[in-house]
Amino acid sequence: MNIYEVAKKAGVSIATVSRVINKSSNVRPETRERVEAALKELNYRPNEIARSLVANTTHTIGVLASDVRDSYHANAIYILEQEFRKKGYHVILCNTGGELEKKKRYMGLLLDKKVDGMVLVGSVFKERKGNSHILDASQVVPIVMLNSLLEGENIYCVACDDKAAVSDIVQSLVQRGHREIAFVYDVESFSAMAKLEGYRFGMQAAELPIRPEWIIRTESGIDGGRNAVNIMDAGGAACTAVIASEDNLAAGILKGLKAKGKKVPEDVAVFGYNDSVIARCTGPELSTVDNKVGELAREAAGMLCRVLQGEKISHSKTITAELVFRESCP
Amino acid sequence: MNIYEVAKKAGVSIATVSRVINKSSNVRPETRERVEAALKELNYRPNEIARSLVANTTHTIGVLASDVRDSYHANAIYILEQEFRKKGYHVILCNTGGELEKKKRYMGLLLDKKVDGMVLVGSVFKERKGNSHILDASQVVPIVMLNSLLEGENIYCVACDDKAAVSDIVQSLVQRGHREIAFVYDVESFSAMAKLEGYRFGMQAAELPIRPEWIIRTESGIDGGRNAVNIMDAGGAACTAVIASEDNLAAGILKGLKAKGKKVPEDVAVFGYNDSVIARCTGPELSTVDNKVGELAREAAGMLCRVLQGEKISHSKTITAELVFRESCP
DNA sequence: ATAATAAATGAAAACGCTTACATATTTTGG
DNA sequence: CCAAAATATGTAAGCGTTTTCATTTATTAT
Repeated sequence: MNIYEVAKKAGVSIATVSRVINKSSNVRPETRERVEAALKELNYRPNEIARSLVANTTHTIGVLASDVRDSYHANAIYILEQEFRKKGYHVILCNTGGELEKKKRYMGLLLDKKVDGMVLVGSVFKERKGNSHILDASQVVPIVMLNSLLEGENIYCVACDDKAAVSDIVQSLVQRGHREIAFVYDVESFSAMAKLEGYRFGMQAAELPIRPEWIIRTESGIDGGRNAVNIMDAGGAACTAVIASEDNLAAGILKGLKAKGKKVPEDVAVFGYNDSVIARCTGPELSTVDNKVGELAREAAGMLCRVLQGEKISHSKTITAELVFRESCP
Repeated sequence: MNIYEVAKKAGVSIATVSRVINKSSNVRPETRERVEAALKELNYRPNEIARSLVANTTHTIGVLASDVRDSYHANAIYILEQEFRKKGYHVILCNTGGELEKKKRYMGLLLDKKVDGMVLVGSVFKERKGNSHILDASQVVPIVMLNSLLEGENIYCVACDDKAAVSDIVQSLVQRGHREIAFVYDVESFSAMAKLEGYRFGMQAAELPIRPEWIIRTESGIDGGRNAVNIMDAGGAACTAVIASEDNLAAGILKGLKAKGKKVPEDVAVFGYNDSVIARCTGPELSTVDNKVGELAREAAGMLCRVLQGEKISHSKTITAELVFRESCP
């Protein structure tokens, strides 16, 4: 079933069929009807691959994320897919597992497949000079970075101000009388590093000392959080508040503290990050940061679509996060 | 940059270049080297769209899920993407939001884009005769159903035995002395209905009466769970154990019971489903069902790949779930 | 009615590749 | 050393569209 069969049935040339399909002008109403009848009768649908070949555009966007299972990424991807779909784009999903090599390979494959653009969800690692593949790819298609920053002619960034958010958390904690505040993170992502900066900035702004034992790197997930408590304890780093770079971590910290007989928030206040569903599941419920991932994703998709339509737009946009106070730090 | 330029640079015809690229035989080593040098020098990469057009295969799989944000779906999609990727397939993600119309439209678009196959993650609604679009699509490409069942020549199903799992939960609860057991679910998905059947079956097997007030349909998510507790209370349906069709719901039920001053598991035992990360975040931690979504997804991807390679395989595969006992029903 | 103009249609090239078939070259056996 | 067989290479068609350009048909003005 191709355009030739439709043309034959309608008694016209394939050019005319194509014109009808693409609602191009200069087709006699009578002819149009005949073609449309044939179209319907044969239940014809154009082959998008062939169209892509000639149009040199696939209406497909590559989305790279390190792991969909993470609720932050899942939220981002959901909205991205939804928004792109609305504008007629398909989404090819790539889970990079945070591995640079995989990411490079995937980006190459996506270019081979002629995606019209890419969205990278929080993937740049700060201070590492491993971003040449992104710059290379941006020579071919526009790229939007979601929650990480990279300068480039054809690169657009939309990020949440994580630094400010964590700095605000510190300030709130100080207002509540806390002076010994720890910061726990897992991977050294761009955004985790921004949060760490925010922690440092906030502590300095409050003229509080920062003890190295208060800055703890641990594994990801609940177990990582639980472990962080052990590390703190072993390091003798007493503190009255803990900020985690992620809700999962915070949930683990809650467990860890409970195991040590510490009460939250009475003995230790805990702050998470992401405002994921987890934050409302824990007991006590987690105070956390709504980092507006939906808004970010919507903005990212919008930016890419606008760029693809030839619009000139600003290269970066920052969104302000919002602190959400719940039981773990009321 | 296309195959002609490579051919010119290497001083051969495009056919020879194509043969080198595709590692086809009958190329003189000397020629091959010359072509490979040109390939490298020009940094040539074949246009996959053009290849797809002639080969009539895109190495792309469409994956439809109602909502990636749901951890069950996220897990499924993660593994699906990973497994397909290993075999050289890309994944186009479609979030249907559980809407039939959307699903139909997406399936059409995927066929237009010439995907090689599709995976539908838990989407068939039982008893509703709205599955003709799936049967239609299966005339064109093989379809794998993840956690729902549908018969068809070119349709393959891999599902977890949800009925047995819930029936097992009931049995475990009965062994622990429970006789008044409620079942809470949200959407009327295929799998939720299987669970409900399992509940009924388990109760009957234990020769316990089933009161209609014990079967509660509520909204999705934590709030739905909390609300279910109110509904039960209002209905005067006292019970000593609650089985939820989903961990989120169970988490809400925990909250609801706490609000009513009931202790878990002392006053009421609670069982979730999915063994999502949530189940380990709540306090008390949730007893739940590990329904092996990873295994399911791996199997689904494997089946589809085998079918695409022309293998004849069995049309359905069932995996047995495993009960996970934690604090909410020790 | 006819020339000039506008509108409708079709033929063919192009997109970038693979592949069947034809042709040229090398290798082998007698 | 030559014919036959095997191997290497090239030519051209084809995948299913869109689109340019030429041609045909309809419309308008004179």
